[in-house]
Order: sequence, then C-alpha cells, then structure tokens
Amino acid sequence: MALTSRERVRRAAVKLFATKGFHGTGIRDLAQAAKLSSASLYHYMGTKEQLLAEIMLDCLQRLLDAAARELDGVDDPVERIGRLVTLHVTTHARQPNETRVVDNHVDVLSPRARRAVVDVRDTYEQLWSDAIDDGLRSGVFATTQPAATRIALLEMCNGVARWYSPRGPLTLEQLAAHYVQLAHRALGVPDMRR
Amino acid sequence: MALTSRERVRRAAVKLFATKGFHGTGIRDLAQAAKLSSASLYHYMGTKEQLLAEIMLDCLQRLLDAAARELDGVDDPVERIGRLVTLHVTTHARQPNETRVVDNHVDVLSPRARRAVVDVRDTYEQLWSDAIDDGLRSGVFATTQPAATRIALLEMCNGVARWYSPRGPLTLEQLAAHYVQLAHRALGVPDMRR
Amino acid sequence: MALTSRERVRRAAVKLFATKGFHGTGIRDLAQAAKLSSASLYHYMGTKEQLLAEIMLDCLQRLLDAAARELDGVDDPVERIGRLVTLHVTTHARQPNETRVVDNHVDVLSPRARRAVVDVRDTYEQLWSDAIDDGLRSGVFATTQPAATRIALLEMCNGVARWYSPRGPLTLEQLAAHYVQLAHRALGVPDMRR
Amino acid sequence: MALTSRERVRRAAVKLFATKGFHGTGIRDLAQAAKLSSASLYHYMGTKEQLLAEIMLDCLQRLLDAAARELDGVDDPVERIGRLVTLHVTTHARQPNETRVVDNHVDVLSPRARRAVVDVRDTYEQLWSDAIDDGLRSGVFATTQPAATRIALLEMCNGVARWYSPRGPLTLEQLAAHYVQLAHRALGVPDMRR
DNA sequence: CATGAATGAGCATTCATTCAT
DNA sequence: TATGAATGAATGCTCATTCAT
Repeated sequence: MALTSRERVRRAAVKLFATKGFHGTGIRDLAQAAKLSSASLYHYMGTKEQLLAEIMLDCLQRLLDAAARELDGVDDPVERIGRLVTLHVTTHARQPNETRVVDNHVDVLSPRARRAVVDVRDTYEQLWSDAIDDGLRSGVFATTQPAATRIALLEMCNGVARWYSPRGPLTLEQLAAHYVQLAHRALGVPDMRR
Repeated sequence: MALTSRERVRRAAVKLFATKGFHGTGIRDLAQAAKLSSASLYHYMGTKEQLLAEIMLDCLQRLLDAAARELDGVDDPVERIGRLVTLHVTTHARQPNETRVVDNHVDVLSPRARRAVVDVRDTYEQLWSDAIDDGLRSGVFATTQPAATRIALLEMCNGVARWYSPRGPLTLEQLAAHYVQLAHRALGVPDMRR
Repeated sequence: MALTSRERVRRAAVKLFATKGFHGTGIRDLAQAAKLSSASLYHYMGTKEQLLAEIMLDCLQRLLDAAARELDGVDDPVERIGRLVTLHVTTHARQPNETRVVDNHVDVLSPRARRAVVDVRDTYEQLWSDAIDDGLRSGVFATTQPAATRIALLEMCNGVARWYSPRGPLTLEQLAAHYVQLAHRALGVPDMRR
Repeated sequence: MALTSRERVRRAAVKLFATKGFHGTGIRDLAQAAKLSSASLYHYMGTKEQLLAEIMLDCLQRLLDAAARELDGVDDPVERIGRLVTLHVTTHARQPNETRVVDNHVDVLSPRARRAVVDVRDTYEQLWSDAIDDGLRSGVFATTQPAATRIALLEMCNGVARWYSPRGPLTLEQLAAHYVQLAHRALGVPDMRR
C-alpha cells in the first residue's frame, strides 16, 4: 500500500538524519528521498529543524509511553530494569535510525526545542532512576554509584543502534536477554536471582 | 607560552567538530576560533575533511600506543581489561572533544580515509577481544556473548565523553574504578577477585 | 518579445566568454548579464564548463548542418569551396561571439567534452577536405599542399570573427565574395574560372 | 647551463599563458613551473599583468626589429611580402607559445598596456600595408581589397602557431615556402613571377 | 496538491599579492 | 635571494526557504 507523502517525508528524514546527520542532509536530499520537489516538502513540514524536533519528540514520547505500559503493575526492581532494558534495546535494534536521530541530535536543536526534548528524555530516564533506587533500597541491587551506573547502562544500550544487525548471529530476543544480563550484573544482582 | 598557529587550528577543529559536528562547523567558524583568516587556515591543513581525518587518526593512534604501553608485561586478563577500561575511560573523560570526534565521525570520511581510521580502530579493539578471549579461556570471565559484551563495554565507556565532568561528584579515579567494576561484573568476574 | 531566462543565460555566456574568455568570466558576471542571481543561474545550466560545452557543440552542429544543406546537390568543387567559404565567413561575421567561443575554447574543455566537440569539428572540416581533394583530382585546383592549404584557409576565415564589422567599408556580401576569391586563388583556380 | 630565475619565470609564463590562458594560469602554477615560491616570483616581475605585457611587448618588438632587418635594402614588393611572410610564419612555427600569447591576449591588457602593444603591432603591420600598396601601385599585385587581404593573410599566418609541428610532414622551409605561395596568390601575383 | 522559478546568504576553497624574516 | 605566513577579495557552487502558478 502506498505511503502518504507526509509519511514519505518523515521516513526520508529519519533515514538521512541518522546516516548523514542533520547538517549533512540537504533539503534536496530529503526531497529526492521522499520523491517530492523540494518546494513540495514544505507542505508537510515547517523548517528542517522543526521536522527534526518533531521526529525526536515523537520517538521519545512513544518510547516513554511504551515504557510506562511495560512497567504497569510491575513492582520487582529486577523485573522493572529487565523490562526497561528489553524495551530500550529492542527499540534501538528495531529502529536504529529513529533512535540514532534521537540520541545524537540534541545539540542541534534550538534552546526551545531542546528543552522540550530533554524534558521528555528526563521523564523517561527517571523511570530507570526510580527502578534502580528501589532495587538499592530493597537490597537487590548493589552499587555505590547508581547515577553513573544508570548513565553507563543507557549509553551501553543506546550503542545497540550503532551496531546490531538482525542478519548477525544474535536474534532480537538473544540480544535483549544478553543486555538484561549485563544490566543485572552491572547492578550487582546476585546470581541466584538470574 | 604561545601556541603555534598550526596547533590553534587543530584545537579549534577538535572543539568545534566535537560540539557542532563536522558539517555543522564552517571553515569560518574554524578560522575565527583559531584566530586566523579563513584563507590562512589553508596553510595548516589540506581540506576540511583531511583535517578531520588527521585528527581522528592521530587520536586513535595515540590511544592504541598508550594501550600497548599499558598492557606491556601484563598477563592477567582481569588486570588487562582493567587497564584497558581505565585508559579508555580516562582518555574519554580527559579529552572528551577528541574522543567525540573520533567516535562520531567515521561516517563522514571518504572511503579511503575511513579505511585508514577503521583499521587503527580495529587493531585497538583487538586488544579488548584478546583480553576477553584469554579470560574466558582461563575461566576467570564468564559470558556466553563475548563479542556483544565487548561492543557493549566499548559503547558504555565511549559514553563517558558525553557526560562526565571533572566538576561533578566523581573524581577521575573514582570514575575509572567504577567503570572497571562495571566491566568486571559484565564479564562475570567472581566477586572475590575484585 | 521577452526572452526566456534560459536564453538570456545563453546569450550572456556567449558574449562574455567571447570577449573576456571562459576563465575571465565569473559566474557573477554571467548572472548580472543575464539579469538573474548567481544562484538562479544554476536552474538553467549545469556547471560553467557544461554551459560552455553546450554552446560549443550547438554552434558547431548548426554550422555543420548548414554546410550540409549548402553542399546538397552541388558537384563542382569550385562551387563547393565557394559555398563553404561563404557560409563560414558569413557565420563568423554575423555571429562573431559564438564563433570566437567555438574557435578559442577547445583547450578549456575537459577531455570528454573536448572529444565531443572535436568530433563534430572534424566532421565539418572533412567537408573542406573532400571538396579540395575533388578539385585536385579533377585538375581544377592546383596546390602541392592541400592539407596545409585547408588549414590556412580555415584560419583565415576564422579570423573574420576577430575583425569584421558590418559598420566597416565591406558589406557581408562583399566580404564573402572577397574571401571566396582568396580561397580560389589559394587553391590555384585559373582566373578564367572566376 | 642553468637558467637564471628570471628567465625561468619568463619561460614558465610563456608556456602557461599560451596553453592555459592568462586567466587560466594562477600565480601558483607559475611559481611551480619556475621552481620558485609564489612570493619569490615577485622578485622577478611586477604584477601578473605586467609580466604578460612585458612578454607581449618584447616579442612584438623582436618581430618588428627582425622584419626591419629582413626588409632592409629590399625594394621589390613581391620579395618584401615574401620575406615578411617567411619571417612571420617561421616565427610562429618556432615560437608558437610566444606568438599565441601575443596574438590572443590583447583584450586582457589594461588600456595603457594595450595601447603600447597595439602601437608596436600597428607599426609592424604597416610594413605589410606598405609592401602591399607598393605592389599594387607597381601593378604586380592585383586585388580590390588590399586591407581585407592584409588582415586575412596575417590571420592565416598567425594560425601556424596553432597547428604546425616540426614533427609533421612539412619542414620549416617547406611551410614558409607554401605560405609565401599562398600570399602571392592571394595578392594576385602573376604565375610567371613565382 | 505540487512545483518551477527564484534568491540572499552561505559554503569550502583559491586568488593575487604583501611582508617580515 | 628567497620564502613561510598571512590575508581581503573573489572563486564556482549549494544552502534553506519562498511564492506565483
């Protein structure tokens, strides 16, 4: 089924911003990839930067929503971190372009747009912080640097978008399971729990 | 003591490429930061891309050399990984701009330059692979996914350049020690060893 | 009637390339003469060199076509040379800019474009060679150096673009008639034939 | 024997201006060809344009002097034209670069320099005019367009610099002899005179 | 809904030239 | 005599964006 022009623009932008960077992507590249004239592009977007900001906000919001759904009703911190890692890694593996755009383009945004993006991201990362804090409080996690560990884990998981290929030796499930193990180990979850 | 113009160009490029990206950095930005006219820039560099490639190769080579020095005479895989992590993290914390340029700009390079850069990077990463393989063979490491773990650890350590600040709560030593712990845990080093 | 922008670009290029040379003509000169911004120029041309190549090929092709038409059904070599000279001289007198561009810019072209231009030019000059050879065979021409004579005549006729003015003492018809006489004399056509 | 730097600059300029044109030749091309730095070039020349003007004036003056020497004591117009053609053609064949610079760069010069060059050229061409007028007066030449014929002959002879090669089928002597024949025929010199 | 035409501003790079050494 | 360093101005060309149709 044919995509709408609007959707074609969006997909073209995601792919190109991810692979060539925002500044490395010209409006003409976008137009060509979306099979539109560069003038027509402007029926479906504001400025190039607004297009970027929309993509970033959108992806982040969807991640946040999905995370909230995953965590709904789950109390065990080990399980919660496991679900966050699984979701994060899976998302980065399945949508490497979207996530690379989100993860690498914060600095490009104007202050106003950056604020909005960072706010959503902070809300999302708070889910990680909360889970880690809970685990520490309950004694199931053991680390002296919860903040650094959280960031380290997030960076580690973000990296998946840069290297994972479904055509490689790992299935998505294996990949996610391995990263969950890495996270649990990093947080000092005792072996018997795993 | 005054810097040479050449050095000023280099430092300006590192800072700007790191913060604004290669395509986001104009030759005029570079000139202004180096306190030179844009024409004079070309006494100290080839093209903008060649400048980038030189910086990347240079930084990678220095990292590789330092790693070789660190590992010299060290046999214990636990210690070797510890030293690699310490060096990697310390370098990323001390020279966040250099390392961000190296870690984020491979795709910008022309095929020829990319080849050269990737070759050095592969040689460096082989040091990690070797240490991990040794640890697995000797039974001190325990993981079913050595390759994925190596990449995950590298990404995790690279991330340091994106967030660590010496003005934050962690000293360089604490930071490095924590990342060594994370790496050892990720590789399944038994607690008594740590 | 108003010219199209495309045509204005073409005419501006012909005039400027002819008078200031290809390298002496800047893109901004072209834009100003075509009453367009320098950016708009690029809607109507590829690169500056492609614009040159198109002009050259076009003019040469039109000369070749016209020559073929002139010679159609004409057998007498004296008459054929007369018609070639008349056409060549008339063209150079009427379109001095076009012909100066064609005659003086072969060396500027890239190898590929030069090849294309030289091919058409060679085809055209072959018409002269054939006429001269025929005249020699039939005994109506007398020269020991047909090749040198052909080139000499062509250079002589090309020169017209450099000096002839319709405001001078010679009408186009007188000019052409005189050059025909010069050509016939050069080829040793007996006086009674003229 | 080694050339002086001054002479190397001169020769480099002649070769490059002839083949790539004045505007197509950069100061760096000149420097490289003269095996000097571009700054050092300025010890041996004024501006690029002055260098061009000096070359042109010099070559023209030498041609004029040589012509005066050739004509000294020669009264017969047929012989005079013969000597002028021989000298002109020989010079263009032997020094194609010098003559191409002289013949094709008048338009590049500033008004003042152009004036000086054109003055010498006019003096030289006057020698041709005088010879032709004499021949007409004495009845040995027959043409209704002496001015056009003179220009046509000059253009024809200038052309030699564009095509003649000593490695081709014609020796210099044969070339000159043929052009003398062409000139005599163009001027209507009766066959018995030749 | 779509685009050809248009542009001011900007791009990386090169220009001819100067000057202190 | 020679040049490395330096530059303001210019180079050919592309940028993101607008607008009339």
